[in-house]
Amino acid sequence: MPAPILSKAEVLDRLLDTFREKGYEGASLAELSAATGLVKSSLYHYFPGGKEDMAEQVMAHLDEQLVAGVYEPLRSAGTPAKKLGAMLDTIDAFYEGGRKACLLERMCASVDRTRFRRPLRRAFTAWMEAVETLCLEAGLSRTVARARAEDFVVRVEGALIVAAGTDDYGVFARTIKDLRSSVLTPNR
Amino acid sequence: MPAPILSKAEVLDRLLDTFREKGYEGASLAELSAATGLVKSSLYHYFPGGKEDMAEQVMAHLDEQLVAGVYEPLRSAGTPAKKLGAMLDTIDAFYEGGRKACLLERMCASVDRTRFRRPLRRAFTAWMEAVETLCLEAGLSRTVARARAEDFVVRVEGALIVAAGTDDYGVFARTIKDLRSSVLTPNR
DNA sequence: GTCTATAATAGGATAGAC
DNA sequence: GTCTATCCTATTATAGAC
Repeated sequence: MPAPILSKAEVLDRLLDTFREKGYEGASLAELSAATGLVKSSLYHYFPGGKEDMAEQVMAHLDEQLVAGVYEPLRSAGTPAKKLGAMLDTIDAFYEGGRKACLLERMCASVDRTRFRRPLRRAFTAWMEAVETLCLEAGLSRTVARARAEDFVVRVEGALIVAAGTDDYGVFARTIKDLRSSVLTPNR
Repeated sequence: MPAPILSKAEVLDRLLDTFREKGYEGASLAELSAATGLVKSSLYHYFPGGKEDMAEQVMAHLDEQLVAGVYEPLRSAGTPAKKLGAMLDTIDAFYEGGRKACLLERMCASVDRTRFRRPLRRAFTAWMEAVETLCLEAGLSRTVARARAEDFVVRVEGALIVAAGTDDYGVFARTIKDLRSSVLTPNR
């Protein structure tokens, strides 16, 4: 039997990129096939459940990456300010300064969003909880920390939309910059 | 020749609703047909350019509604605070407290977004300009007014995404409430 | 202006060879 | 694990009657 062309993780990376660029409905099997270099039936070997299966596994894959690359680092040593800065750098890089869309947003916008409800909810709440924990660590009250975390995710997501809609990626940069200085501030 | 079943405006209203619920690729002609009560070929009578034509006309239709229902009222008499309140009420109603998506966001997420680039950019900037004008009227500096307007749209769009993703429409309510009190504040 | 009927294509999915 | 070949259905779109 032929050797694998790409590792499963690499396949998931490429699918992730295609889904967040084209959206769930917009990404056809032909495009997903082209993105991975695997023909359709090879994709069905990795993903017996078809496109839906791909989307679910891609979301789980993203979740793993976020845990390792974002949430875990936030729990490590370091001042809250430093960790916030690092997180924003990671976010900025992941979205390429606002040029790349958010997979979660694209999945929310899917016709089958009810099918992805659980992983979506999980991903958003995990993100907000991570920011909330950071705010608590910085000495903010639970109420304020929760509000800041929610606003944090709201603004990142909103900035991605407005940046894409206006073709002005400065919106994203300005939002990140503002978050950098405002999220942990005792009173704003 | 048979009388029209629906006026063009009513047809556009129904298409708008379908597009913002299902997204551009997610809305099939069959669904658009069901939503309007017109069979496919009747839709082609109104929209010779097919689905793409529908999307373009729907965006223009929304633009007209926004001008008449949102931007014009902002130019009328009344204190900036009152007009901001009225605008937020309109927004809250239009999005049904965060339960309905934004057409612009759905179009940004479309594969053919480059094709809708111009109307999208126009819609977002018109919205931001309206808020900016209101901020100026309230005595804010041009720089601050611009930043507030941008942040306003960013947060509304972001709140819609997070609300849909977490199935928690409180996010939208909280965002609107916060905007109500913060947008025109001299310093925050 | 609305309809029925149909064409043409693209989409998702499967069977089975190697 | 990857491929070629194929199937079926949904989708967009058109022709032409009334």
